[in-house]
Amino acid sequence: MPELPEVETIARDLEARVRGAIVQDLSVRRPDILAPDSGTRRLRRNLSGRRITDVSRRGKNLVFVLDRRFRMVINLGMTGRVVTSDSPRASELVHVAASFTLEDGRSILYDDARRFGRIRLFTETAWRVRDAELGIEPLAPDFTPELLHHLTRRSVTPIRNFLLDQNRIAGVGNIYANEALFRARIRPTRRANRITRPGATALHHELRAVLSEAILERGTTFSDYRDASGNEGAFQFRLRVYDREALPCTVCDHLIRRVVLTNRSAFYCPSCQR
DNA sequence: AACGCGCCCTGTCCGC
DNA sequence: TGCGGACAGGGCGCGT
Repeated sequence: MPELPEVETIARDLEARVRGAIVQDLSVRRPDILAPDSGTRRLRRNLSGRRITDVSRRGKNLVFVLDRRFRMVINLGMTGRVVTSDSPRASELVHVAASFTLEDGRSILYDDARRFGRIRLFTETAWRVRDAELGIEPLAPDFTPELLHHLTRRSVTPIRNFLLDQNRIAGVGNIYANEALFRARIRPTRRANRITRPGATALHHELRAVLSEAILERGTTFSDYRDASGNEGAFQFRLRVYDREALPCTVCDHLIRRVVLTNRSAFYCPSCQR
């Protein structure tokens, strides 16, 4: 579900809303959303009484920094939502899996219909290891066209799959991978190592553009995504190929095609994308 | 060692 | 109206 722009939107909402708040306690209704090393007892022991000193994003992960000593990291999977209790929409959540009460009386609610999401507690040391495993941030200054081209050299997987690999580039999911490839006029099936240097330059540019625009629109609500107030994003109205099988291309009117790559749909215009 | 597959789980939609 | 199958934004473990 949530890709980089959606998680970024939630992180910014929460940064403004709960930074500085102190965690009082937590309650877990669905223990299967906790990572094996982060059970209720360990979470309670290390979160209770701690101040949220920062809320940020790394790839598709939402990161809560606690007293600069621990990090609680939430990966939202396909249907995870994080909404604060002071939002009028909080009462609409029907799959609350865990909640974190704050000393100011509010709480942070984690809702997840399919329960593919995970909550995991890291020490700063453990986080450094995990952080190093994740790929580069596509919006960071050190993500350059040259680096993208270089990364693609030793991969024969279709470029759409390449873009989904969180250990190469962190934060891109199926929607934005497909949208960036459309804008860069590259077919999703093209082998990564067959991307030309101009192709890599175009893809780098369009990837950043589509992610940035989606952040401005507060994300794409395909079905489940909500921001930290429980509201929908608006980028779904700007999608050019994703979920548009058999609809006319917005550029040339050829019909958008769907192909399945490793069990996940890819969408492209057969005329615009080569 | 990179890659693809199956699976985790629930909800929704579509065809019959 | 009911039922079965396909599909959904992700990520992990496994076999090759």
